[in-house]
Amino acid sequence: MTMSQSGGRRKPPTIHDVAREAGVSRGTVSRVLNGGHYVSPTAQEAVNAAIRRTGYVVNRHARSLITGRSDSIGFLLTEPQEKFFEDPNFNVLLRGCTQALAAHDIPLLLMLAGTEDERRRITRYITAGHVDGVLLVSSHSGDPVAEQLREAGVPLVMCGKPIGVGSKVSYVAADDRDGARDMVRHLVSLGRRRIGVVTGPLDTPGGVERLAGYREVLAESGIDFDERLVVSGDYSRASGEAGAERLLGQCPDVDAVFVASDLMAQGVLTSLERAGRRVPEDVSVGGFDDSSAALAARPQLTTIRQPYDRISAEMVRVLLAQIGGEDPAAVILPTELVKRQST
Amino acid sequence: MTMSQSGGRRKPPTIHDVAREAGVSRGTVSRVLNGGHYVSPTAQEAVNAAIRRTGYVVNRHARSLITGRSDSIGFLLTEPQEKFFEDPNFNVLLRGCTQALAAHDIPLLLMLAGTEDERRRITRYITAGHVDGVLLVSSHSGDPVAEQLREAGVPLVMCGKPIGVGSKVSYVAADDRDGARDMVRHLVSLGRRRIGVVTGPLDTPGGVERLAGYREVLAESGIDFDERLVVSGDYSRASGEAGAERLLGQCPDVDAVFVASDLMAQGVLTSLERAGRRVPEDVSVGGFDDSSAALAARPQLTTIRQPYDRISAEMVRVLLAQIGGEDPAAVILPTELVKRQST
DNA sequence: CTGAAAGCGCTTACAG
DNA sequence: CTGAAAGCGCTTACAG
Repeated sequence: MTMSQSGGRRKPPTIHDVAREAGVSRGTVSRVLNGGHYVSPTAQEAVNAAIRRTGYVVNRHARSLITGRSDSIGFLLTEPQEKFFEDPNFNVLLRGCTQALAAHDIPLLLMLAGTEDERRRITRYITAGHVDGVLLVSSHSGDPVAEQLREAGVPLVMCGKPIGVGSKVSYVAADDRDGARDMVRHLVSLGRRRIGVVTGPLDTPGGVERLAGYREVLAESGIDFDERLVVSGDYSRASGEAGAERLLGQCPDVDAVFVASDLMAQGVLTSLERAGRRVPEDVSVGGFDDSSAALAARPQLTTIRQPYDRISAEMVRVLLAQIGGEDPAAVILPTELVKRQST
Repeated sequence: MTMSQSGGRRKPPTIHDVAREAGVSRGTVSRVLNGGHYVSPTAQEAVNAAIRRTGYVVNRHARSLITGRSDSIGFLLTEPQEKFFEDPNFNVLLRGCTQALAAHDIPLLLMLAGTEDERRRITRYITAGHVDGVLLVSSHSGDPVAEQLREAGVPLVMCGKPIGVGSKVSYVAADDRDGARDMVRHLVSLGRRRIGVVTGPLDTPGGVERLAGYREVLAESGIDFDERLVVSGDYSRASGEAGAERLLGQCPDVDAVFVASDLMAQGVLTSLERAGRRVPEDVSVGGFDDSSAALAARPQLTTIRQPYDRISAEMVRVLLAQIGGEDPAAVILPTELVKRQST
């Protein structure tokens, strides 16, 4: 007979009820629950039937108390919430991580901590053991949250190379510098010589490394570096628009722009169009990321593909390994030049 | 002397360590932890000092095991992930709920369950007691998740009126029908007579109610209902664009369009522009939501304001009340016509 | 105001 | 393969 509990908060069945129902000890029920090792087929059968009849579902708090694990992972974003929604990269990353974890039957908890206050609350929540590990996404470096979690001994993998945290924390990143080199070489190969750059925030590795790649190619190509051709943004569309504005003002002869993110590149296109410059005829524009923004842009953006599917898969792999006791690790993944209409 | 534990997973201090350090019993420590009632100032002091010295932080699993609460709330979205990122309403709603809960020092866990598989996993996670209650956002009705959670006795508040679940589940919604009436009356007052409508999905209350409001005003204004003026979308920008396309094909004489969401209205504007119709000179366009999409649109949208800040605040209030033992409740909030350039 | 004790629901050596 | 028992870290009546 089914013990259907139609709504209401009746006391849910425990392992004890199942044991009684199945005519075995609680230890045996627990063994069935945890993989069925050292359990006779008969007992196995009886327990499973009892679980079905009682509608038993394990109390995770009790289990966690003893195992010390919560069997869930946190996806922590220490950015203002607008960023999260505006930037398509986060979307792809989140989806990739969710899927990679799904293969292990582990739920992903998304935690947004854009304010100081929220960061404090979430940090407390995490260090109290509510998740077994954290996938941390934060473009800005020197993020105190990373350091706090590391000190608390919480397994942690960052997306993108952290600045200043040393090699004590795991991270997965695309090869920013190499990607930037590919793009700028491409622009040079097109005959461009007055190549502007809209960088990311210069306190982030993505900002610094992509600019470094730009300078390297200029040097190897015998093109003088002109600092008036360098402006920086914060990865938002608006900052790209403003950056291009400045660029055009400082160097009207600019004939190409390497933009450190596709979203900013969209803004750059807007400014160029307003200024009456044709893309790619007058000015070539190269983006970075190959996010959905690259395809949504008009013209569609030539860009540097970050392998987000692999990045998220690697983040999960490294995190699970670390939870399993392995040491931190850094993973650098190659990028790829994707040619479209903007160059 | 400080027991700083520099990184590593040393066994964290327990309430027992604190008790020893403070020279009191574990019961007293617990009392301090839980509000400090029935504790002498002296003991209070000693315990707090001991907590600081040991770096103690409560083990939530142990606490949850005994209290039966997790002290966290889930924000569950049973929509494809793209929707979540594309639609600015979710952003505002999420932020509002986060803030409302912050006032109670309760962390919000965002759970995305766009696929059948994810829904199953998340439902199990929730019913296992990982959150005390759920704020459920799902535009589609007949969502089996809602029914499952209700049956499992999980406190639940939905955003928007659910179809078919009866009055057993709490919800907070704007007055869709009244909002629609306001908008269509506004269009009629402008002298428009061939008023098209792009509805939301017709298996959702927002879809049905806003259409009903449209029909009511037509009737009261003595305008014949023409079903060729009715097309429906799924709240995405693309569906608005396609809907307007169809509308123009079926009724070239359309002189106004009431669109059931601002995002869809953006798509409608795109189609109208492509067809060479001026807004608002040739065609008036009215949106719904007053989301960021309304301000981003060109021309800026006249729309119906949904009071999202109040909606999220009410959702949290009702949910906390329900967790506290109160019965489910429905809250309907008034909307407001906001006039801008599109009409 | 405070301590000793029971108990939340589970897992895991330990004997058999 | 299986049961009895200890114990995870905490809260909460219950006596005092």
